Amino acid sequence: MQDRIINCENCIDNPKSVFTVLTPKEKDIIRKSHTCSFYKKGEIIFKEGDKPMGLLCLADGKVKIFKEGVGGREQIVRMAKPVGFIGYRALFAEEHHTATAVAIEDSTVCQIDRETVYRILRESSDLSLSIIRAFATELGFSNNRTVTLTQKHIRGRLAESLIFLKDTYGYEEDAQTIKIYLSREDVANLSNMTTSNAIRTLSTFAQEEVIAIDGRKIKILDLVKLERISELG
Amino acid sequence: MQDRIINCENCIDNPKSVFTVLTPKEKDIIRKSHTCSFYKKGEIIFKEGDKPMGLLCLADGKVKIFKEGVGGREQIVRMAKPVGFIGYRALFAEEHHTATAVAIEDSTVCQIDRETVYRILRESSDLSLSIIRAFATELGFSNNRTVTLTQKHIRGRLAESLIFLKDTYGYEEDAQTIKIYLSREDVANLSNMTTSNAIRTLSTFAQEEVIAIDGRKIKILDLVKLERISELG
DNA sequence: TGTATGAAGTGCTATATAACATGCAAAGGT
DNA sequence: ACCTTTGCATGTTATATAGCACTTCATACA
Repeated sequence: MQDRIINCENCIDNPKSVFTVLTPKEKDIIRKSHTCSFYKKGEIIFKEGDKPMGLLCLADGKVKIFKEGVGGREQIVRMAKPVGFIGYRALFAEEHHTATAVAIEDSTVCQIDRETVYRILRESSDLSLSIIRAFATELGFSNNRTVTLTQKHIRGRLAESLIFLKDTYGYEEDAQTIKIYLSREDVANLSNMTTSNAIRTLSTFAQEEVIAIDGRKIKILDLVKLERISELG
Repeated sequence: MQDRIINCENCIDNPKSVFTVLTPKEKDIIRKSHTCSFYKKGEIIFKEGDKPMGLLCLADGKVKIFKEGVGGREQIVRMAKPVGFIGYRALFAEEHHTATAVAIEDSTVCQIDRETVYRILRESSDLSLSIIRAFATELGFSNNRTVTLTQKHIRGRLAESLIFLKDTYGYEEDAQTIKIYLSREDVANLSNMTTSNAIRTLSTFAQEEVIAIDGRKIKILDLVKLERISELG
């Protein structure tokens, strides 16, 4: 991690950010008390057990958040995109981190210190409500995944993951290629399966012409079919 | 469901309630705009797809919240105890309910209407922060369960569920019997396994003298051993 | 050019667990 | 006291998927 001074207006002024509800005054307070850091692809942003020092906002890049389970097996619980928070769960629960965050691409992360966050939260009920809504949505997602990952069969789980990645990161210019390049291992860790099974099932999907694969590049050829596979379980 | 007029001070004044952070004035507002309902064991409080009409608080009784998965298979995502909220996720996410709530015992539920909830939230940053903290904790729990239910083996999953039930509802006076009486089916739906496997594995635990079973009554004889089974996966 | 390294892909086997069938006991209503 | 229903228990069978061993391929590096 390098502590570059980056002008990270992106987190604060981006219309997608929850900070849009803030007054210019409140935004200024944040602007004064935040630091930015740069992480190269593969670098750890925080680790399970670390104490959260502030609110992290992903200004640019892509980040996976995963938990280590039985025998060190990774389960990806969230994929972050700009502009979005990371590590905020532990901060607000007043716990140490219960998951690890790793940059999948080169990423810029800015941090607003704990005290400033709470100070703004006490002043802005709008921001509080936004965060409550964000948490409620995220919790719904997590509950959904619990059911999906435990009940759907391998094909259903993989199909759902591909749709999830498409929904989260969107398409490249060709309107087919999913705009994220994960290793087969990461795809497996996202879908609760072994790497072998991820490889095998991706190949099957490609044979069935539901998707096309070219290394880490995944094109969705038939979204309707993929959705059907996902729903069937 | 019967619409009795019950004096449901319990939700508001109970020291365990998040409402303790409110001023007497704010508590009065809630007192004036809430209604109480009584549900018999087995009755549905809300269903997947229903629109949340307010904030529900379980004043007395026990409630399971579950999602329907592949082939109508239930997955219990939460067990509520007094005094705690139910159905608040959908309310704050501004979605329809994504899970169903059923009373496991005769239960009293009071409802504070939507507008009042938001009115108080806008005034009380303390309450907002409490709710943010509650959500963050709940999300941590959910993420944890995702990993547990997908990665642990049957014995580990069941052991963890039993410990979870003990932690949530506590013991009877004998300091051994878990203070909730679930059907084998509910135990299975909590632990992501079939009813047969729940029965089988409970019997095995009883043979190993980790627990003792007498119908729906479950005694934890050796908590340390149970925790070890849970950790091993 | 040769070597090393890591990821992608394939086939086989072992196993955990779901699904099914059946029997028994207890609870609850008439 | 009877019948009916519901829950609990157990054994057998079928199947999905994890685990392992191995090959192929691409890229990096000396």
